[in-house]
Amino acid sequence: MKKLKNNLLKKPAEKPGTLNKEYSFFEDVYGVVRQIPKGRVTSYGAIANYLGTKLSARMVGWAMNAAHSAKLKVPAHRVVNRNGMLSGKAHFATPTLMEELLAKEKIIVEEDTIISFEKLFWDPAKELGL
DNA sequence: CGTGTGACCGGCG
DNA sequence: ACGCCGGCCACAC
Repeated sequence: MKKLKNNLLKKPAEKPGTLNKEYSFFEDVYGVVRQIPKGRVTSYGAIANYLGTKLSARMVGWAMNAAHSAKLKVPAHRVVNRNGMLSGKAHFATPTLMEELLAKEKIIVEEDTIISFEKLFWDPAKELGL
């Protein structure tokens, strides 16, 4: 249980009203997603929950939508919905890319759904500590 | 500054 | 079991 969490979680909060373009809610999401261990997966809701906005898992999805714009690569393929379905695969370069990336990590996908999703599930709030 | 929308989630008919 | 609807937050127009 490493306590390397807070390195990426500091809130922008520099100045109220001064929005930092370099930093945003997206960066928070990316920070968490990048910490997902290889071969593990998590859900939008789990990330949202970890960031404190659990009722707004949609925002996480929105962030992933812009993940391709992130400077650093974001392993968006490790993020699925709570059913373990590859809901975002359509947003990858190719329809099969997400599944292939997961396959490289020994994650088996069938019918757009991750097998043994519950076992592979990685909860940031639990693993990183809340 | 108002409105729409989204790779979600959970509840209710 | 299945489908619809509302909510929540940030961002683009």
